[in-house]
Amino acid sequence: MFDWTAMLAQVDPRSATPLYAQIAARLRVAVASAELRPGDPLPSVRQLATRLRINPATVVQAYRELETEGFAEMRQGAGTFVREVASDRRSRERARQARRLVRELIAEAGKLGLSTNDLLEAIQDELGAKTA
Amino acid sequence: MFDWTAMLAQVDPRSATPLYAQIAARLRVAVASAELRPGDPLPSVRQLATRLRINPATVVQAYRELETEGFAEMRQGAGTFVREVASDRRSRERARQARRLVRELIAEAGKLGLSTNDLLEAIQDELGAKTA
DNA sequence: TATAGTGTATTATATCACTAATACACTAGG
DNA sequence: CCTAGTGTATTAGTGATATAATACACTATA
Repeated sequence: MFDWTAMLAQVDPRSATPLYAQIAARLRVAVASAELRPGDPLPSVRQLATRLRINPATVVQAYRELETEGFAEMRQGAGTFVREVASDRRSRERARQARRLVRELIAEAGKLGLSTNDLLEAIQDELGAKTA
Repeated sequence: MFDWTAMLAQVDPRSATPLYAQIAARLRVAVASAELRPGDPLPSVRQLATRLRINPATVVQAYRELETEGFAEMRQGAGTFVREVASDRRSRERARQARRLVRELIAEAGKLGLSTNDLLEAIQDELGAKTA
């Protein structure tokens, strides 16, 4: 199950991150962590929009992003549903994708002139990792 | 000293982050890491705009942001100069920027459905940090 | 003191992301 | 079949960003 009520408190219109991105991010994680299972219906575009007091089109944008990424499927006239994810292929690519992101992090830090140590300390703060 | 030539290659108009923000971020860290020292002149608004092939107003916006934050001082008729910044604040600024990058990393990882552990392993590979 | 080089200010235009509003098209269930 | 409830599509408003064109005010220095 998924606690839709809790989501209401989490989505913040004043945040710098777009509403649609906040919604998509939350649901993406919900799918990844099996809070939402394949075949589960997402709330209708209008339902969620009404609950969040935002525009339906914004919810559509969130759902469309999830569909593009393969997390959900929008069926006209029926609704939007959680999709079965090809977990085999995804898990095989995880390490590779993670390394790519970390390399980008290092590149960005380099552009800004941040030292490796600056990064490691930030990682420790944000990810709670003990670094040596 | 500061390698202004290298900065030309780093500022990217196609990036999602605004040009003025890219410029300000780079110079902010340059001050924070003492690449640029108090009293050092920044390039004139027109000079930097010409070199970066962008509009002078965009450079002004970057400089003004730096001035608001206390990293630089704009003197009409004279130029823009690096301001004296306390060392503890410089280190705090580096930490702040590093945390910002790490948060972006985490957000991107979330989009891809990567776990914290996936990230930590990649960090260990790429940065040689021992993670627990 | 001339003047070239600074920052300052204003107005206008264009583009893009985000959100909104409002019709339209389809599907499922009675 | 019908209709309430879906997603779809189009158009528009808003704000941030960037560019552009000018004019102005100040400073350093030859």
